Amino acid sequence: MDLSARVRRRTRVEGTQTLVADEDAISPVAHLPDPVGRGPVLERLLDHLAPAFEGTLPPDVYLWGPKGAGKTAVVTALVAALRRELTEPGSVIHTSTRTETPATPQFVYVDARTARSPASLYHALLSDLTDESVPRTGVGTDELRGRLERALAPVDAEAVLAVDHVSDPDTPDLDEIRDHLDPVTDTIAVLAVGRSPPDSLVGVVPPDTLEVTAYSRHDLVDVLTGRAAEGLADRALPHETTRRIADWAAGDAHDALAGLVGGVGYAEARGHATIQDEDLTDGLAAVPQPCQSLGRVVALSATRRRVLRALVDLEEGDRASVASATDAIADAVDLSPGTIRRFLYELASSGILERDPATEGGDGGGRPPSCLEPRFPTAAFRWPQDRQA
DNA sequence: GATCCACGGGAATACACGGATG
DNA sequence: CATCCGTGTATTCCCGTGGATC
Repeated sequence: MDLSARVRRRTRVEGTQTLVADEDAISPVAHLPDPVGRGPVLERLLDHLAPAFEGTLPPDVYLWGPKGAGKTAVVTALVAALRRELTEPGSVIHTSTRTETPATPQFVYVDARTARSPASLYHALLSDLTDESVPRTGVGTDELRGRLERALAPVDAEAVLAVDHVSDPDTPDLDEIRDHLDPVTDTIAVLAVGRSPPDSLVGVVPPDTLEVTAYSRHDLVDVLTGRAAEGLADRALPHETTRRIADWAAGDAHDALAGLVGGVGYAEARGHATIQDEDLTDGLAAVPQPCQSLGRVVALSATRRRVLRALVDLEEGDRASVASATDAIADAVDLSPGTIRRFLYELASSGILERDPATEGGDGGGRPPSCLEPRFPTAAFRWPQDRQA
């Protein structure tokens, strides 16, 4: 538990029993510095990265497994730890004074969801590799590429780049990433993280692959217990409830936490001091099956999130067609109907929404409309926003 | 002035259906 | 009966424009 979480817990006003101690600690999009139950995966990754500790670049590797198996948790925790341990203070690359070169490669974590274009990938890399501030606009992609080459030009200035969420519906695949990195290909090793099995990857597959399997029921209970210990009031999550979530989630920690957060949201709204059966029932119901990860939604632009929020708040009747949803959302969001409609189709084609052929045929000819259904955890999406307000 | 990116808007295409045509 | 056609919607695709930033 980090210090601020400890402080928050201790400073809770005596007597006013609050259910939630630390919102982030139970969030499906946040990760703990020390992931639970993934020790063997960490060990295998460390084995693979061993050459880096001797100052040489390890081969590329592809870490893959199903959603909610803890891939991101493991990789973010690992990169953070390695940066802490291996990077001596002040050993980041100073592009002005290049005399001191780190003996071991730098470790960088990039989420492909937010680094889709070459420009944003270079931006993410440069921000972590150098101590300079990197402009987002106003300077061309070629210029950024040049800066990256210069940053990795000195002898022994190498980097291990962890790229998360490759080959998602709307993220670049590994080949594209490698293309973007072409100018510095010899000085960067890629640790790619994704869901697709290696044999279904397009293009060149890394020489090594590591598979992560879903959490066992036992480990998932531990994950939930650990999160609840940090994020919720004591005894707010009865053990029975924890087991119920774990059974329901079938090894998917994302869905489990999304369901938990949903349940917490309902419990809070109803003034319950603990999560009751009805709260959890409603919370789990707000996690569609199958479910897109909340991380994808959070990574969307603010305008798209606003459209999604308005959609989630609509009456069911208004979601019966893209046209009616567009009209209703246009009343709530300051965007043109054309843009809202385009967003809705876009979100549907990437799987965040689903378009169901409307139950009733369109009245009077024409192609029948389709009903829009969220495919992401709606309660977990809404809850932090409503809590702010 | 250059750059990246997201919004806006509209053209082009796909689809469903009923009715006409061979 | 199979196919084509016209009409009305739904859906996809594309590109110009402008804001924010350097």
